[in-house]
Amino acid sequence: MAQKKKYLSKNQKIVLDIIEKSAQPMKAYSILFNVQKKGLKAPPQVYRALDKLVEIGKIHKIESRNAFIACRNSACTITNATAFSICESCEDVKEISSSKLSKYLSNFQDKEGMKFNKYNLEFFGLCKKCK
Amino acid sequence: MAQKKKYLSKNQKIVLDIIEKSAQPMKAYSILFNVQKKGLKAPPQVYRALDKLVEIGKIHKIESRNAFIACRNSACTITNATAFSICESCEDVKEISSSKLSKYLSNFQDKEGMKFNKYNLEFFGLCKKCK
DNA sequence: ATTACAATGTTATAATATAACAATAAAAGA
DNA sequence: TCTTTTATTGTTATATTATAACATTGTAAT
Ligand SMILES: [Zn+2]
Ligand SMILES: [Zn+2]
Ligand SMILES: [Zn+2]
Ligand SMILES: [Zn+2]
Repeated sequence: MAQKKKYLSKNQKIVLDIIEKSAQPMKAYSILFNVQKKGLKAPPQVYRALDKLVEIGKIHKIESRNAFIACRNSACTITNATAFSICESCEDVKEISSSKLSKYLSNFQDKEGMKFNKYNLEFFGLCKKCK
Repeated sequence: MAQKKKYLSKNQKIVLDIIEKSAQPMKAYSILFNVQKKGLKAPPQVYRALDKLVEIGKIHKIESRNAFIACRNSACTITNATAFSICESCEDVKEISSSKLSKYLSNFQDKEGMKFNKYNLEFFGLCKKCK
């Protein structure tokens, strides 16, 4: 299982480090710009690290923004089940960790009775500051 | 309000038409290719129509796939609240219309008590056929 | 040591999306 | 009507996001 991976490679560490230092999601080419001083010069080096970090749950992709955010929710590194709130004004993004929500969604069945253990939910609105 | 719009423009009709004829989500450049015989020659013509159609709820964007699907759920043309199931094997996508789910998510509050009336939820798994 | 697999470095290119501007068409107000 | 405003169109160019392909190097197990 991908989640069992213990050690990150050099490039994976560099990329994770910069994403973790950012309070907000970072775009791939912004990451690239920021890691060029550390020797990662080309897009594939960044995208490969991003792919792996997403795979092992260290970061998540905010699909509606094409951006990447560090995971702050230990539970979801195992589940592939993610939820975020996104402010449409200041673009502030927060990961939602609600066991009630994740239970509800993991147990949700569609009309054919199908269940899904993997999902991504993005909520949109205005954050406190912007309201 | 955008939802009150009654008539679509020529390009909007052309683009909607082709998306509605497709059982599955279509990518923008695939749409472009398909409408070139009808005179839409450049990406902005397609993207403008897509933007408007998304805005008025006639189509939805599947964010994780960068693709567009026609809305089959009259309720969500008003709500900006969408949910889909996506088969990770055959890429079959279905819009989920569950008033229970939409009520649950519209009433969901985050830790600061914030509510969101707009959201997008993408479930992933294997469809009946692929399981 | 040999073998397998993961990660790296590199160049080029594919795929997705928007900026900018001139021209037309449609809708609304006088 | 006519005139003003707004939405839509056509067009060229370019920005942004992401992957293909291939040679090389590092790592870990046998
Ligand atoms: Zn997480
Ligand atoms: Zn905000
Ligand atoms: Zn819909
Ligand atoms: Zn399937």
